Amino acid sequence: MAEIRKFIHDNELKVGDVLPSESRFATQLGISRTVIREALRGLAALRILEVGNGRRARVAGPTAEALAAIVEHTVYTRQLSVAQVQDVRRTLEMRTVSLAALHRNDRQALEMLELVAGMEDAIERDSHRIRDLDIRFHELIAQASGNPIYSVLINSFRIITRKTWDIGWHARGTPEARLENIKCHERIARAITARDPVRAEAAMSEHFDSSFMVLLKAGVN
Amino acid sequence: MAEIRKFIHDNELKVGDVLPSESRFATQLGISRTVIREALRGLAALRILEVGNGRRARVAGPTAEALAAIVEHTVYTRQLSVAQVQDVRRTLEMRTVSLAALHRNDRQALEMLELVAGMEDAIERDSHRIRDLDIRFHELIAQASGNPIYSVLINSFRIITRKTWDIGWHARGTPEARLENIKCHERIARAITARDPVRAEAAMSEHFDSSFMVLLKAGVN
DNA sequence: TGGATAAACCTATCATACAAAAAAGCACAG
DNA sequence: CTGTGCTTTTTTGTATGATAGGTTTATCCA
Repeated sequence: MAEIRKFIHDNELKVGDVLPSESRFATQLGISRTVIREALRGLAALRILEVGNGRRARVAGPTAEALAAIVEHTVYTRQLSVAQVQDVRRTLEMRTVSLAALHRNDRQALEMLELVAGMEDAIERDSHRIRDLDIRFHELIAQASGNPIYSVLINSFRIITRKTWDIGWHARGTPEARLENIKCHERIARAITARDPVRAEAAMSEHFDSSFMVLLKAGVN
Repeated sequence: MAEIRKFIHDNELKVGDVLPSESRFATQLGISRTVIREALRGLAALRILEVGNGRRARVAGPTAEALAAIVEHTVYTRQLSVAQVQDVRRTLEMRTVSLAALHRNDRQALEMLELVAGMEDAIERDSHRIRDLDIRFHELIAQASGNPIYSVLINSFRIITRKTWDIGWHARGTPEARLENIKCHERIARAITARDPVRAEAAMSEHFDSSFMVLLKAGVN
């Protein structure tokens, strides 16, 4: 694995660039195809490479899935609580919302407001659609921060906490509670649009506090 | 890989527990040993499993190395700056130092103060020793936070920024600048010992500001 | 020139074999 | 009964060869 990573760096391969075939690599390094394959598999598990039947291995762009697997395993082995996972998410998103307010472009601000409008539109009708819009909303904030590391980290945590989203939504039993949740998203979007990091952080803080209280009442540990 | 992870969860395996042998897994799932091996390799790359010649695969505890590889690849492919990596580190450590001030136990507080004393002792003599103590210092803060996710995240970032540590240290040319850096650590340690999260955050903020300025002057992009 | 077809290439999986390391079993002395 | 050292067994690591199935490239013809 180290040899392959060295090869990528030495040849300055970019995302999408192809690597030599397994056979060529094997003969070049003087080892069997078996060993190369397992190394490629390892790098593919880390999403550093992308492999597929018939096609040569390619350099992959960063994705959240590998990270999610690691964090999920950490949560599993250490028996961590939802609150501990949410704490990390909160820490990361409090920063990204602030950065987003400073670095957002007009297209991103527009999409945030559209997403909120879409959520209001789908209220009491399609919880799955709201969930997708919610996920996209937070992902967009991370993107707007301008630091891709946050995107990867936050998306990985979102994969883990996906299960608790439904609990949170259904625990907000009344239409008023659900609308209030969406209004909270709107405040975040407006603060980012207004390039006001302080207000954005305050709204995001409120959002996480609310979610935490809801999950607590729902008995999620 | 999904099947193996399912096996771990279904049988509630803990860290250190052994999995069935490759052959048994293969016959049980009706596939060849090759496929099982590559799946095990993938999970080993994520540090979810630990494999070794002659010994059966074991469930591994969370380590930072796999995460570091992912983040390093993200930095490489997106050509991110040191400032962007430091921003994430700062975000995480500002939270852990606050949590550490609230959750630390006496042994941890004592070790922090001892580490600072050790750094003062080694000043102008052994930069490698100071680096090790520095790394241990930040690791200890993450541990004292009580949330293992922070430990894993922060350690992985430390692996990546290890190269810039030496630059930062040597850029602090005068003994005064170096002592001031150590004194900053001392302020952090004392604030944590005093269970004062606000002061701890302030000291940590100062620490990161100082490091950022030093790296900036040293021309690190 | 464009598109269909064939060839070459490559990965996915399987089976088998053997080396190397670890684990388990076992005999034996104390 | 216990611990120690040796032997056997188990298990993983690596290599090789083969086949199926997918992708890319080359070729040919209208």
